Amino acid sequence: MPRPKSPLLSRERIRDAALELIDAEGIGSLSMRNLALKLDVRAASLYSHFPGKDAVLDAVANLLTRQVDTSAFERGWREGLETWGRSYHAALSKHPNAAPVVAAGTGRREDFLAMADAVHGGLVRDGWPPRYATMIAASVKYLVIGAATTPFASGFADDTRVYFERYPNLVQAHLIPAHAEEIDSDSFELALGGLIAGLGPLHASLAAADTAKE
Amino acid sequence: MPRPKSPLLSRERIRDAALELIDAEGIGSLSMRNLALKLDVRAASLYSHFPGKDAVLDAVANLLTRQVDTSAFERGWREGLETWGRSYHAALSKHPNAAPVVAAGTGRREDFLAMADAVHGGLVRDGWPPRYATMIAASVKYLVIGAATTPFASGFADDTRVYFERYPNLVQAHLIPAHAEEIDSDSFELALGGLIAGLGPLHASLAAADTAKE
DNA sequence: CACGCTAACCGTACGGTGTTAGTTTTCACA
DNA sequence: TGTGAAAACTAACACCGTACGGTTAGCGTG
Repeated sequence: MPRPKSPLLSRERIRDAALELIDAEGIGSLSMRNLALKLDVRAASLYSHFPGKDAVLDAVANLLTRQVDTSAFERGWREGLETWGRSYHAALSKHPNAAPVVAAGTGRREDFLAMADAVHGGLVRDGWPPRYATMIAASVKYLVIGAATTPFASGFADDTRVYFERYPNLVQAHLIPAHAEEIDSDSFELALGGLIAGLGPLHASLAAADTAKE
Repeated sequence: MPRPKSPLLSRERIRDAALELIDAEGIGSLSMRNLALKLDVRAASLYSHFPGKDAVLDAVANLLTRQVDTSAFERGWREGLETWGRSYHAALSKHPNAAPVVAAGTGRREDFLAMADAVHGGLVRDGWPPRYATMIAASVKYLVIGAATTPFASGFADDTRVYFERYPNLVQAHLIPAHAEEIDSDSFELALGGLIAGLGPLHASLAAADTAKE
C-alpha cells in the first residue's frame, strides 16, 4: 500500500499507542514492529513520523512530564515542592512501566527542562540561593525517580514465604503484598515530608544570614 | 576448540569482564558476543557458566550491593542510615553505567535482600516501628537509586549555551558542567541529611507515645 | 587401566530487534 | 497541469539472545 488518501498515522497516535503498549505489556514488548502491528501498519512507516525508537520514547516521556504541576510555588517553597513532588510522583505512578523511560535522559528532553526551570525559579524566588535551589530540586527528583523505578510493589510480590525465612527482619512488615502499593505511596509521602521538614531550619538560617548582610 | 586443558572462563571472570565493559562502554554495548570477545571466547561458551544474560547482570549487581556498609546501625539509627546511604551511593557512583542494573529487580536479588534485612533490623532495634522502618529504608533507597540513575552530570553536559537561553532560571547555577559531579554528591548529602533531620521529631514522638503506653 | 559421564568449549542457526533503501501512490502547491 | 514532498509499502542488513549438537579433556568408578 502506497500513500493513503488520508494519513493513517500521526505523531500523537503513535505516541499514545506506545504508551498503551508499555502500560499493558511492559517496556520489553515495545518494539517498532509490535507498535506498528497495534496501529495496523508496517514498522518502516513509523519512520515517516519519528526519526527512531528513542524519539518515540522521548515523546512518551514528554507527555507524562507535561502533566506535572509546578504552579504552587506561588504559595511558597514548601507548597511548591509538595505539589510538584506529588504530581510528579502521581504522573509516574499512573504508568509504572513507563517510569524508566522518563528517568532516562532527563537532562536532554525539552519538557523536562521546562519543568526544571520552573521549579528552580520558584525556589529562588522564595529565598533559596541558586545553588541550594539546584540541589533541592535534584533531591526531590531523586525521590520521585527512585520511588517510581524501584517501587516496593515491584519487589517481593510472589512466593514471599520461601526466601523470607532467611531474612527474619523483613518478615515483620512485608508479608502482605496487597499493601505494597500503600507502602509505596506512604513511603514517598514520608520522605517528601521529612525532607521538607529537614530543610526548614536551613532556609531560616540562610534567610537570617541574608538579612545580617544587608 | 573443544574442552581446554584448564578452564578459560569462570563465573567471576565473566562477571568482572561484564562490569569492566559496562564501565568502559556503557550498558548498551554489553552483548553476549561482545562480552565473549573481551574474554577471547565465543558467545555460546558463556552459557556453560550462566543460564543467560540476566544472570550475568544479577551477578554484577550483587557484586556492587555487597560493598554496601550496614554495620553502623550499632551506633544508632542516624549513624546507621548515614553510613548505609553514603556507602550505597558511593558504590553506585563508582560505576554510574551499572546503576540501572542495580536498580532493576531489587526485590528478587539475594544480596539486596540481605542488605534490606540488615537495614530493617537496625532501624527496628533503635525504636522505629516495623512499618516506619520499611518506609524509611524505602525512602533512603529512593534517594540512592534516583541519584545514581539520573545524576545531574548525565544531564546537560554539552552545548549548554544553546538551549539554556530558553530556560532563564536554570542558567544561574548550571553553566559549569565541570561542577556537575560536585553538585551531584552535594545534592545527595543535602537530601540524606535533610531527610534524617526531618525524621528526628517523628522518632521522638513515637518514642514518647511508646513510653506513655507502658 | 579402561570405561563412560560430565564440563567446557565451538559452529551454526532461529527468531526477533532497530534501521535503511528503494518503490509506489497521493496530495498540495506553483 | 506538472512537480516534488509525504506517507505508506517491501526487502534487506547487521545485530541481538539463545538453543542445539558436536568435540574433546578431565575425573570418578569398576
